[in-house]
Amino acid sequence: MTVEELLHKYDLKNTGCRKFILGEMLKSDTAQSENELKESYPDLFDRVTFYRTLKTLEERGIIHKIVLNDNSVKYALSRHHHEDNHLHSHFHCEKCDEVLCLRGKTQFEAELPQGFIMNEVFVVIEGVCAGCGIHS
Amino acid sequence: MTVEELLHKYDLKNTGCRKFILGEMLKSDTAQSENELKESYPDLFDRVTFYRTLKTLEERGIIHKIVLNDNSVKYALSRHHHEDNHLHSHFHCEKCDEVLCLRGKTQFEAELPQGFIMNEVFVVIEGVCAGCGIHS
DNA sequence: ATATATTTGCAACATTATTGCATTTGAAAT
DNA sequence: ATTTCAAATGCAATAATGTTGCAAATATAT
Repeated sequence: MTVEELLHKYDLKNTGCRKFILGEMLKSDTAQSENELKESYPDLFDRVTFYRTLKTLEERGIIHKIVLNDNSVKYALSRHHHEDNHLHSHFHCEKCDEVLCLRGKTQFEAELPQGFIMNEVFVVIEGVCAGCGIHS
Repeated sequence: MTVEELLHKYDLKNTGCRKFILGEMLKSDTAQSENELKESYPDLFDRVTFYRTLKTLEERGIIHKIVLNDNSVKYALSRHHHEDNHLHSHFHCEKCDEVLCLRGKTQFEAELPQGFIMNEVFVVIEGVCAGCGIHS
């Protein structure tokens, strides 16, 4: 699916910043931070526009935000509209800083206190990825 | 154990900011943000001192940091020096914003790609706590 | 009581994120 | 093609959060 089709499907206008962000995300199979997304064209769009666009895309569920334990934030396409399991798992490599989505590959169970309701679960696994493990 | 004993045990000087932060944490059974900790005495210590103190206490393992999905940060005492299982689970109430430590009450399994090494797992469950569920 | 490494406060700065408002633009209707 | 208008963008200002360097104050070992 092209970026234009994707935006049309979600009833969003086909604007420059949206096309750029989604284009960059489609090119990568890992999650990217604001600065990583901007790398090739740092000043193509105003920072405010970038924030607002990320927020819009997130609200529509086209992308999702991953907050890591060091407070840094990355974004990735949500490629899973069918299986809506409320469990969001990501792997964060401590060496190269890459973040990988792990959906479908993790299982989680919790015994909550009486009366507590669980809506969503966010999991971040910190570790070392295969590439960094070899080269160390 | 008193705050003074705790600090001595960890080979840290018995200073004002440390005593204050640990004192506030001992009073509460939920995790607290910088602003929540400071609530009763907002200007008792400089902000920089507060940050540095939190960092020191965290490095020594006396407290731990919880980063929520909205980028906010809370801190809580690490009351679990014996069971060192690398799984850090917390519940975050969407209504009252309280954060509860859930250690020992959660189970997690992940099937990582070949060659990946898992070091630590951070879990944040978003939901509604018992108190907020009743009063809604 | 003294010595000294550590802690603290202050000033400055960096990064990340938000708000209001005027201008521009996508795309629907004519 | 042109018009229209809500939506998107850029700019300026501001807020919140976190860091660094350095001088002054202080905890504690001697």
